[in-house]
Amino acid sequence: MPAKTRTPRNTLSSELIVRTALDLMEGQGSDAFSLRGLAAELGVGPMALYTYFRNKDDLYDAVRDHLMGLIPPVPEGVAWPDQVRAVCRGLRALMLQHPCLAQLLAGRPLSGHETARVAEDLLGVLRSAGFDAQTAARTHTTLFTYVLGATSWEIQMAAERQDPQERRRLRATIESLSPTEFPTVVELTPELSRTTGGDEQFDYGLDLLLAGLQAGG
Amino acid sequence: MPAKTRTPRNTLSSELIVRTALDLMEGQGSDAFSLRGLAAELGVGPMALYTYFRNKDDLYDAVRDHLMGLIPPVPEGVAWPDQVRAVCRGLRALMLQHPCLAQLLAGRPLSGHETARVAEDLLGVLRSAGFDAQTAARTHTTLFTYVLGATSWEIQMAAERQDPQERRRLRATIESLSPTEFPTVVELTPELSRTTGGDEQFDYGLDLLLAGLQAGG
DNA sequence: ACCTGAACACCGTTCAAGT
DNA sequence: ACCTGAACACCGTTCAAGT
Repeated sequence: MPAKTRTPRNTLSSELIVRTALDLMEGQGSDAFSLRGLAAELGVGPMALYTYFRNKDDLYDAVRDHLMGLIPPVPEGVAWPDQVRAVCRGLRALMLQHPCLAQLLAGRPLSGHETARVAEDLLGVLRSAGFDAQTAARTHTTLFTYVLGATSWEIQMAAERQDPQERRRLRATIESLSPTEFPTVVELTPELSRTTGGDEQFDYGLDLLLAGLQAGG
Repeated sequence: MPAKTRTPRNTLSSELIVRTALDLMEGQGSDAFSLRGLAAELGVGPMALYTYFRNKDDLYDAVRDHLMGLIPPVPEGVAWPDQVRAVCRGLRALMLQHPCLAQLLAGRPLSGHETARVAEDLLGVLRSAGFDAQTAARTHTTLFTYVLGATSWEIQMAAERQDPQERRRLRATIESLSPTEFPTVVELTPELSRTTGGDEQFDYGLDLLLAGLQAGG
């Protein structure tokens, strides 16, 4: 209806496409994202995008790599556990700010240099702290997958809370839980609802991992 | 081409639909799954499914709840850390056996009684071990999201390894990493590749969490 | 190289209709 | 209740063509 004006030639670029794609994914959810919608937003035909990206997955990779480039640097001059905390919190903050990143990371892993940034940061800190190669690698993967899982879940629950219909459905499910079959869940419902997000819950798990790391040996 | 024979009336059921859907998701990947493909496999028109499920998401929920019902019971007569390990390993094993479960859990959370099973098991064990309500709730969510993140990542990496084209792409990316920009990643490449899956890597993170839990107080 | 337009082989879902 | 068939409003992508 708004009759978008056609974009003149040679005004398109990979960067513009990635930025616009990111805007659309954040605006209306990354499930609703489509190449045709993106092309319409840019004022070009769907096929114009194929000059810059081989296919949809290729564009997804570019968006993900763009986002991973925004990871903040490791803080200097603090103890290594605080450096680990900073890297993990930085990744989580980025995922919360750009919820589509969770799906982009879960969907197409590790290819692309930008994903290596987090690995380098974590591994560097752990090696400097004196951990051997195998322990550093193991710990890195553990931390990374914890951040991924915890934050993805947090984003999912937040989305559920936004939709009033889903809110009712969740509430109905909880209330229908049999107290004999699920006694502890029913008893701990208020405590559980407080664990579905927030810095405290995230830091609790992170500190558990760090405590385990410092205790073990 | 195979000219599937039409299924006679009243032979359809929710259970049959769910089982067939699960077979298709495991056989050819849950991304390629479609209602139309499922209907064809069942020998009915696409709309026949709408008698049993309101829409595609509703079917996804049914498949997820079906799978979560297969969670093994908590073992009796062992120390609580081993009970926690058994629940977490049970969920992981189920996810590995049915890779689509990872996406089903990430996509539509907590609604449905079956998902409460894991929560009840973990919370029950933790409460019996003497942890207060808040610690039990926090620890449960930490453990659950760790299992989710670690296993989802593991599944993703395994899928990547299967596809020879993706294998080459990953190898090329790793080899192109600058040793000055990513010194630790380059140095620890062999150790890192050994952390992308397997029981040892999973148990390493799980034990880190348990050690942290027993150390803290 | 950069982009268009038509076409292909798909989707999920609505609607009216049949048994 | 159970299922069909046509139709709608979408997809990603190929192909041939234009500048």
